[in-house]
Amino acid sequence: MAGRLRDELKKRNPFDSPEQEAILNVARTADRFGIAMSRLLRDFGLTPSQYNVLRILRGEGQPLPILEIADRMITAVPGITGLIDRLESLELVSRDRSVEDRRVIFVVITPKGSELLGRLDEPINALHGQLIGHLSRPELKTLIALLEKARKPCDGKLADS
Amino acid sequence: MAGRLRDELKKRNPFDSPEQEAILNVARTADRFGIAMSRLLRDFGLTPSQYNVLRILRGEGQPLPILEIADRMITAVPGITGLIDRLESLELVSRDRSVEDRRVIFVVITPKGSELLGRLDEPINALHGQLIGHLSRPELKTLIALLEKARKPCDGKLADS
DNA sequence: TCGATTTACATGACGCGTAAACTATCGACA
DNA sequence: TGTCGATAGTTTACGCGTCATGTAAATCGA
Repeated sequence: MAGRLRDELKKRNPFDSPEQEAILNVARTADRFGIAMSRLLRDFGLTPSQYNVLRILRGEGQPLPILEIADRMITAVPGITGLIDRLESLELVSRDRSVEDRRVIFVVITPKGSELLGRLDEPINALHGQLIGHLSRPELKTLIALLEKARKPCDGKLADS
Repeated sequence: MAGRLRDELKKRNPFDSPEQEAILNVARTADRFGIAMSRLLRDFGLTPSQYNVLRILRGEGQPLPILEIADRMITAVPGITGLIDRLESLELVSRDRSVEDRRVIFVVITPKGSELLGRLDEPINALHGQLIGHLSRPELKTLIALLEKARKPCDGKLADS
């Protein structure tokens, strides 16, 4: 037990370790970016989660089961219900029960939803540029590679639980 | 697949831009790390926000006004009240109204809170190592530098709004 | 000294993430 | 047929972030 050693090293200065510093930086950066995205989306009456769902549906181009949507987001199963509820009440998506398996409920993006997404593409792209446009292409590539490498153990680990 | 639809989808393949890919990677990585942290903290009866408050209080080493705490977190002003409420009911912090300015409420970490934090240091450090211990020191340094650079415009920008 | 503004928090409502328990449906097996 | 277990979604309950308001105390101008 190296408890005594740690007692002497107890100087918790700026950061305990480079690992901690990196993790806190990831969290902080994600928060900043998230805040900026939220503000933009709010002007269009959407929350980030709602936007996320619409993006997934557009990307797929066809109806998706609700749990499939939940899978592609970070959100757990129960939360997806209310999310789809609100999107449905906004008439941006619609539910459609499967005929083959009546347990399955497909979700489709409506024309209104697609139109809203279309209006968002430009501003979102502009915001992305504004947020990290000051990084060079090589820097972006390095950042992306490091983040993917950092996340690799997690990606595998979440599958089993 | 209608031709019209393909026109619409044409420009949005895997990612619209490296900027978008980087931003999504930051968000995704932060989510993964956050989930891991949440699970660990839950075993100790804490939420990430609560842990954050305790860390801030320990780092400061003396009573802090509530708004000062909110400032150091990402959380907005209104939410901090209930957060402190719960921590207080757990007897991990205590409120202390200022005598000079009776509007100000100081928050202090209790011995029980400090003790809980102390028990968390080891597991948290271990988790950090587990999460990104597979990155080399130079890689960590690069990642930290890139994230700080990426965030720089945001850090300045949040002040004004 | 009086009134208006500002500051420091609290409150209430809503959206969302998460765990736990429930309903409904499907498939398999007796 | 009937039951049993797995699967798809929902409901419920709680913590938390955020906005809009409200309240009490300090401060500033007239």
